[in-house]
Amino acid sequence: MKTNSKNKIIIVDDHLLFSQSLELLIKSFGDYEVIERFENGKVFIDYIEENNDAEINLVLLDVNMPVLDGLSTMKWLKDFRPDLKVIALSVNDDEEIIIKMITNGAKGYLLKDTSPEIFKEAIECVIEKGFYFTELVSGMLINKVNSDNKKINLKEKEIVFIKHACTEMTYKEIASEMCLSPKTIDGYRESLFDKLEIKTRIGLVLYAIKHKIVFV
Amino acid sequence: MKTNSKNKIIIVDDHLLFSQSLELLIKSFGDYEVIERFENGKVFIDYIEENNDAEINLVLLDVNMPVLDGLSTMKWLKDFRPDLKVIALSVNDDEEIIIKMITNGAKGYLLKDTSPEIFKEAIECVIEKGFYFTELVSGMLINKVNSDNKKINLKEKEIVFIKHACTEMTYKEIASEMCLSPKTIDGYRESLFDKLEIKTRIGLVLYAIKHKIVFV
DNA sequence: TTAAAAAAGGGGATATTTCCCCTTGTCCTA
DNA sequence: TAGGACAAGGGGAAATATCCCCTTTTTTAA
Repeated sequence: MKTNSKNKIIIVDDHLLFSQSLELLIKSFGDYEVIERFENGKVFIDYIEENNDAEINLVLLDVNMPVLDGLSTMKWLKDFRPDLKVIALSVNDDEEIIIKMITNGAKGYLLKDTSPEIFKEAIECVIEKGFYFTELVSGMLINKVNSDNKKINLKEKEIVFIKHACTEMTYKEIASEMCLSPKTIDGYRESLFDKLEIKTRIGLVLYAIKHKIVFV
Repeated sequence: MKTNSKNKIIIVDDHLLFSQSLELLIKSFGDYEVIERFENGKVFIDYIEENNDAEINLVLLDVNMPVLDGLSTMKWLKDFRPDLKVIALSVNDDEEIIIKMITNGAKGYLLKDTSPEIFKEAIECVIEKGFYFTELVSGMLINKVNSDNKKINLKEKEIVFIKHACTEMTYKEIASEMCLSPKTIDGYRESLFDKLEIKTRIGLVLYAIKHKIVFV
């Protein structure tokens, strides 16, 4: 049953300047009103829990936030409020995170350099049709299903080894640190070189950083 | 000569959603108008060059932009239009970049999670008094002058070598790539190990990534 | 203008990394 | 229940990386 009142939108974003400004932009579209704004996932979830029956037509959810980030928030929504429609907003086009947001139920994923026109279109589309994906995102989804086989999964010990390999320790020192024989460490190394298609420890370090196994 | 017209502001930010929204926020403050918006430093500079006599009271300059970023833009302004008052806007509080923006003439540095109230205050302050620094930034400036001695500056050749060292090439290969003797490369390596207080090539890679000499 | 750095390169030694092929248990499953 | 995958570990060799001490020429600074 469609009432003639405006669509109710919630913004969750820690960039106050952005979130407050965005509210004005959305208002200027006419058919929408921003009923609440929150600065991280935690306070948003607190609100949802206490206002379980509030009418919410759309949630604009930032991905990078302190306290409770967009992905964790999305996972919570998937479990407790899968009915809420969410468009994820982010500055980065990291495939990993985009896929994760969508598999956890986001109905759209927009970069913050999206034009206001596309943004308006996306909002309308999600509220009416239920989803909106840009070419960027569609491409990633296709890319994903086509390469979902050869996925690399590392074991806990390997992760620990990689973290150590990203320091100035020698393998001998790493072995003693991990209470394993240097030869075992050598085995880990060789198997990882093979698995990750790299040839040197430098390659391992670059891989680890790129895949966020270690942070710099 | 102060006219009774509104203060003229330019926004330079690649996040269209943000920049268009911000314009609305600024308008809502009353005393200001956004006369132009640009999505990177390049198009902004093009505009400035062609409108040398335009009245501009304040520039809001994003730091992270494609094509020509905030810092490069700031450096250009320092050389050609040091009269323009600039507030840098950014999501990151990286000390390095903040210091650089300020030493290149930025009159203020605000994070995008600033509240609209502080933002308004900053705008007023910069236009009237000429600068506005938050505690975060002041702290960094103090921190800076207290540790300005032991600064490391790398030469162009060293930078090139470091970039190569962050690949799976051997030093011999790097030497041939750079048209230098392997022994010279060894010299670069040793001098860098000394200068950067590291002991292995792994340490060099970590340094390079942390200091944004290479990207992953 | 003279002394001190710096840039390019070398000799030679030791330590570390990388590679390939092997053994011994254990656990799982077809 | 035999075969296979896998974790831990070993031998041994070649390739790389690291270190220390040296020469020559050019630049820079006092």
